[in-house]
Amino acid sequence: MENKEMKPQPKRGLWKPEEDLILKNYIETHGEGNWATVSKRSGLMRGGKSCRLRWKNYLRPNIKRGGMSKEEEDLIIRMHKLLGNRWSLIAGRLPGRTDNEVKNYWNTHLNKKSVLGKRKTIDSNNQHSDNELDKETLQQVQDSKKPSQFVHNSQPVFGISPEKTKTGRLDLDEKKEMQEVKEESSITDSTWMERAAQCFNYEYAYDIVETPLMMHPNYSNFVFDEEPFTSYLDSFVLFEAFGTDSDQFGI
DNA sequence: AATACACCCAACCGCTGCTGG
DNA sequence: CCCAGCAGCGGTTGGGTGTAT
Repeated sequence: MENKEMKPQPKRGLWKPEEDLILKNYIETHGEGNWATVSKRSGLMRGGKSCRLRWKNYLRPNIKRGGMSKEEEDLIIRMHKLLGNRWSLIAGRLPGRTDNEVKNYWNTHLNKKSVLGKRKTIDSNNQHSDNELDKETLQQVQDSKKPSQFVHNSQPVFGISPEKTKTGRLDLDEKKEMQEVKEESSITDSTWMERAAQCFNYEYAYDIVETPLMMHPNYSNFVFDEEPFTSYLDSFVLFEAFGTDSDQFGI
């Protein structure tokens, strides 16, 4: 029953404004680092971890608060398709947003949409009253949760809702984004290829790379309906980044 | 107005990886 | 190498708040 060490238990629970002020002042004076020391020297009776979290997620300068914009939401969805639950990585691409915030946002606003109508509605017969959250987003989220094999009636590596599926290749902005994120992550090339295609709603993983793949029999049903072959050149940078190992395409 | 239920999000927990002795 | 201490990460929890009945 009794505590042998009788160590003072660190304070827990919600932070009070005065505690925030103490921590903020301390960090601004002494800088970050060694959070165990911070908690002791600042006089806060909090654990080092708690101090670090409070600073990182709430007090740090340039923290953006308030609802996510449509652009941010889109980016989160795309990045989640690409990276999975790598919240810190995703947050790294959203200036002013923290991993915790992105994770919470995903779990509440985005992930939950895949389970239709959890919250009670005014009219249970009217599915639309739940929320005018766009069905497009819902579809994206649902798609992202499905394993790759959920599309069995066609060849694509990842299934995307047919009406949204694109063929052809990533545009320059898409390629730039993909490259940047790839550099930050340690995802294997093959996984990357598949997710990259899914991320931008391309029907085939190989859409984002080079021409030799098109010769593979598995992909013989591929049709360019949007872009001519000359666009291969646009893909060159991305292709180079991934290397040329055919293994990576699961062939 | 009271109650129950659902939602949101800050904070905590436990694990992993890194670093220095 | 091994170990301890720390930072960082993702998963989970629980209390406050909003909404429906």
